[in-house]
Amino acid sequence: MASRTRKSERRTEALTRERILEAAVELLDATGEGGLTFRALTERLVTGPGAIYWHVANKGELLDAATDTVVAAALAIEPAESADSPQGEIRAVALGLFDAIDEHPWLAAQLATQLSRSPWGAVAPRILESIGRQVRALGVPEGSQFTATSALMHYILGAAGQNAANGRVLGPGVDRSEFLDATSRAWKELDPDDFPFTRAVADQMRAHDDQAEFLAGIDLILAGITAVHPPTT
Amino acid sequence: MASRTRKSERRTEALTRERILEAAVELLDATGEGGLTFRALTERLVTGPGAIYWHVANKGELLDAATDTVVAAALAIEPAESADSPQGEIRAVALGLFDAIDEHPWLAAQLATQLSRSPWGAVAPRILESIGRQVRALGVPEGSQFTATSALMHYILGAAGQNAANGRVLGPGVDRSEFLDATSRAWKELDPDDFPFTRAVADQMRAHDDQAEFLAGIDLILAGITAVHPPTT
DNA sequence: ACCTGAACACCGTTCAAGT
DNA sequence: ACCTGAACACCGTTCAAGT
Repeated sequence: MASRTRKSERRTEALTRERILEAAVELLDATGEGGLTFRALTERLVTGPGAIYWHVANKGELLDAATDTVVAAALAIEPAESADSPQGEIRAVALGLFDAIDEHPWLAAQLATQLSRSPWGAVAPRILESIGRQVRALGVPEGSQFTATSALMHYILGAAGQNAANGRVLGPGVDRSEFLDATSRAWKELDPDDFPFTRAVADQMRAHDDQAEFLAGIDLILAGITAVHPPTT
Repeated sequence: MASRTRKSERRTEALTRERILEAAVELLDATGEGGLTFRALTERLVTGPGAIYWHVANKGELLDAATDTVVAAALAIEPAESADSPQGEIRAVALGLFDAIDEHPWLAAQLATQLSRSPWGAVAPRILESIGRQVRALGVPEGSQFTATSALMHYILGAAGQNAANGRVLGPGVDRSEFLDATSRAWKELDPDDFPFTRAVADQMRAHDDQAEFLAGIDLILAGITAVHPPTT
């Protein structure tokens, strides 16, 4: 009982909103959407639920804040390969979000929920801003900048959301090509009358590379923007 | 007690998976995501939870099936203005999904959740098929059909998801222009250094029309497809 | 001002028992 | 084969009480 002076490591270094958010993100990353509970959170933070409610209004706010934090971090990353063209910058922003959703798969569903709850809340302006600056640099006339930027943002959110799953479906046992194979086979067994197209592209889907496909979509939209708003060289 | 022959209207007409799905969709439409509980469902169907579990594996399957039903119905609608061009058909398909999400706002988040759980489950092939046929008709070379179709699908899911909120945020008291006004004002008060673009487009966002904006995005992607894969006239 | 922790209402799911 | 309904484990949230 003499060596009690040290106590057992650090315990409380005061509970802050930041520490709570940090723990929430860790919990979400480790255990998925269902893993974030107030019980798990109190255990990890060594407190009671009341303490958390002192810093955070409710679970919804907690999720929103966690989402915002992660998105902000993803957009803050300066692309290593400093793309010099606006197109390159847009690709970099898109890939940043793509990777963030890949690292934090819960982001996909959470972004959708949040955007559909408060469409222009905190997250949307962040993404809009990152892309919009480049759209402007592309020479898109002022009156069309919002439309072009929104289109890119919506594509990114839709595509990244679905692609996030690829990293998640593949549990410990399943590997990627095995999964794609199975899906491809399933598509080929669809009703020929109802699903001729899907059957026909089953092989393309099997061979596809998530990130390359994602960027090809970005490039398609960029090509559309350039076609509709040709740069006044 | 003599007039008991009639009984009190219909009571049980046997519980089927279809009746359960129907009730689930009604409940979701009426009370939102949080409103679908097994208690509410048993009350509406006048049974116990066990009866529902006999027809449905669990709540997740119930939600997936409800989503699939609604999406299938939305895609089955033949556009009244029978668009003759592939572009017109694609716009019609897109608008069908847009409207479905508008009518069933819970669809947005549910689609995202479902797609991020099983990316190529039941819903994705349906959408892929509807759009893909038209992409093919557009003359896109075979090797690029999957990419072009996916891009359209992802944009639609992303955009419709966010736009769904507009119909939902507006409760009884709030009207649309009031809401856009408030958002627009909020954007103009963002930090000028961090959000120059968002501040600049605040007025465009305020004046924008959801459906027109949505279709403008579709057209942008269609323009991109045409630019990258010019029709071999 | 910040934290504790028992208590409450509610949820998804199970399962022995009925028909 | 299909349904009943009590029971279980778990969840978000509250709040009187402490410091």
